[in-house]
Amino acid sequence: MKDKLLEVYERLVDFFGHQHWWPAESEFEVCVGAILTQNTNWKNVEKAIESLKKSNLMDPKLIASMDTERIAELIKPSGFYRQKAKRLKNFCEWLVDIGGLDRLRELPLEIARSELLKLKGIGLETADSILLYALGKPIFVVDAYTYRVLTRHSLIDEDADYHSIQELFMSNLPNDVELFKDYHALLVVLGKRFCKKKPLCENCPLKGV
DNA sequence: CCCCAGGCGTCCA
DNA sequence: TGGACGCATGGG
Repeated sequence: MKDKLLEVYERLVDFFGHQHWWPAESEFEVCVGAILTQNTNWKNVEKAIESLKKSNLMDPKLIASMDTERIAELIKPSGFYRQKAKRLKNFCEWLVDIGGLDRLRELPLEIARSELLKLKGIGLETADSILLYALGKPIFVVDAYTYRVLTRHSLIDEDADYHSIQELFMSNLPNDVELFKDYHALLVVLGKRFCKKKPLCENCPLKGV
């Protein structure tokens, strides 16, 4: 399995190149994007992030002090905007409360993760995205693309859950933050291009693994 | 018109 | 514990 996962990675890098994720101007912006992109097209998330930036509100203290209605208006393009406004505000209040991302970064990975997971609206993928892409912690992010790509290529069972997929990567790959970042990003990029429809695509870079 | 998108919480058996 | 459902916009 080690060899197979490394071969997949190699093929993806050869085909797409390194991805240099997450696309954001700051660590906090990564967190905002992670919450806003829940079951949502990234293009819509970009619009919401732009509207926050345009109002100079890409700041946890400011968002923590805003009315959820005001937040909701600004992030509307990202969809589910009423619940996301609450989730975002709640996250920011908590973040300000603990003293910011630098305090969170100082915690041991498992502690930081379980604290994030206590927040309403922060689930497994969102927590791991924040840990990996905002804080640079070595944890592998699993998402719908990961599942789709791996099942389509028979690398995991249909009923594999989040933890088992995460363990598959983390126990078979070197514990390398840059590798984890790039690998997950590449799976997303691949999923967007090639694993949409049922039958295995021709000219998919993973064909035959 | 349809379907889908870088999930999550709640409810119910 | 696991499956259905609501949440909502914008693009194809």
